[in-house]
Amino acid sequence: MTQVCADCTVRREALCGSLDDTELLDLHRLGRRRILERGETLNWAGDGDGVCANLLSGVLKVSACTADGREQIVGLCYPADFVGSPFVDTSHFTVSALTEAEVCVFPRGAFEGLLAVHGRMERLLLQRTFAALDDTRGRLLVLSRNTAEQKVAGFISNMAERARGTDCRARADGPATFDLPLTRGQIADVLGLTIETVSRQLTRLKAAGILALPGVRAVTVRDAAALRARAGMD
Amino acid sequence: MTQVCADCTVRREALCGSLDDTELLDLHRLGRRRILERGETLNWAGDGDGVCANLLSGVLKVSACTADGREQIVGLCYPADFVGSPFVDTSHFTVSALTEAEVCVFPRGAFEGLLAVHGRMERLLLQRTFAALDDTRGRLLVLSRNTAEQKVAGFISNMAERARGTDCRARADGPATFDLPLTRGQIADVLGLTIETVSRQLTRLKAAGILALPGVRAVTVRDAAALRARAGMD
DNA sequence: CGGCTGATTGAATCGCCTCAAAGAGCGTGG
DNA sequence: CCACGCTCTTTGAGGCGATTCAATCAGCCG
Repeated sequence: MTQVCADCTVRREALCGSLDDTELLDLHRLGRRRILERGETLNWAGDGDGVCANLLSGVLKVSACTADGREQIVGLCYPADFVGSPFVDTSHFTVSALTEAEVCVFPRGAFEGLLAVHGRMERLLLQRTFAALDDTRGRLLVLSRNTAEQKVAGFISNMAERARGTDCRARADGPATFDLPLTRGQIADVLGLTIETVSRQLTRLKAAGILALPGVRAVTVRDAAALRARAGMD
Repeated sequence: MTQVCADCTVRREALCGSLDDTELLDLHRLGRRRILERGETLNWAGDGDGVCANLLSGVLKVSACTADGREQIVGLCYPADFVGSPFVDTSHFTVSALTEAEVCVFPRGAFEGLLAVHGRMERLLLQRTFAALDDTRGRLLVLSRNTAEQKVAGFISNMAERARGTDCRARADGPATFDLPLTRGQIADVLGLTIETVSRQLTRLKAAGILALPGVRAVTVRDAAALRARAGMD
């Protein structure tokens, strides 16, 4: 009994954290673990009923496309995040893996049924959905009003902040090095820019001594305060 | 008993529609009707605990500001919509009235308590929040990837569609005239453009014979299909 | 009638995109 | 081991679209 989901790395932080061991059985019966390769898609826009899932490891993107095929990433998902749109008949967004990822997948209908039974989980999902809405609204402001420099500086600043939480080798305010889980092109798709503009802005931040780029994926923040200032975060 | 909220014009469509008459008493005890003047603010960004409300009539905007004071409208609210962010400690957005409006206001804490008791209402709110998230994500795509012409054409198209629902004098596909509840400047704030650009695009659509602008607030859609085409909606 | 707010139109600038070429990193296969 | 092809990145040159700045115009109210 207590073995159920015992090996789950995000049990505490995920939605399931609201369930006790007996309740967890319900969920466990419905869920299936699944590994996603880098680039693999979990859910296509336009699909009849999308899946619901908890992200165990890796990073996912939620994206939409214009009629002429350009992409916009409208959300990123990190471990313990909930993924999917319950109650939405045909999903408008595509969910795919930016890195290799592991998810715990539930059929949408069954998951909805579970929500009705487990009030605490529904409550937690409601809170998270409001948080996601707030986050997306904030991103709306950034995308429409910020310059390319502000967007890139803000993005790196956020990613550094997130990396500090995950990775404890960088403590306090000292220079922190971390690997971006996104390519330049994917960063461009998040920020509503082009690859070239992202690259140019990173080069500028490096030239200003604010960043170092030791590898193609690695970033070192040498001056977090200056970075935040360039992001217009003050 | 059955008199409670009997005069509410949006009783059916709003969140309260999920409650029966006895349950409604709980809500009714907590709620207060309030009239908002055009331009008046219901809730400031940064406020300790924001209010929750149902919109009875009029149009509200949800907006954010950059550090240097430029505004971005991140959402619009129409009658029967729910307004506010339960579970969010300090609200990040300002809610104000674009037109004269009437709202049914609840203290945040009390409203949260009510959600816990009335599961159907919580469920309905969850569904609406997911819908709002989807909508906001869609807007993210538009703001970051569409041209000024696509944005303006799409906006007018959407507003015309909404007006057709409210106002039945325009039937079928014939030319439909309606009043915009927003000034040019407010449209610019929704679309992430400037007043001048919005004005120029409207002039272009008028010159192309797609729109007529009989008054400063009034719009007539002469060719809905062409409008949709310019919005990149095909 | 002036004073106000909001809308329109024009001219010039600037930021980002587009197009293009070259360089870096990396796995594969000879 | 090196050559090759592939993807991703960097850098440059030029163009276009939206902004900025500025002036005029329309509607409304005191």
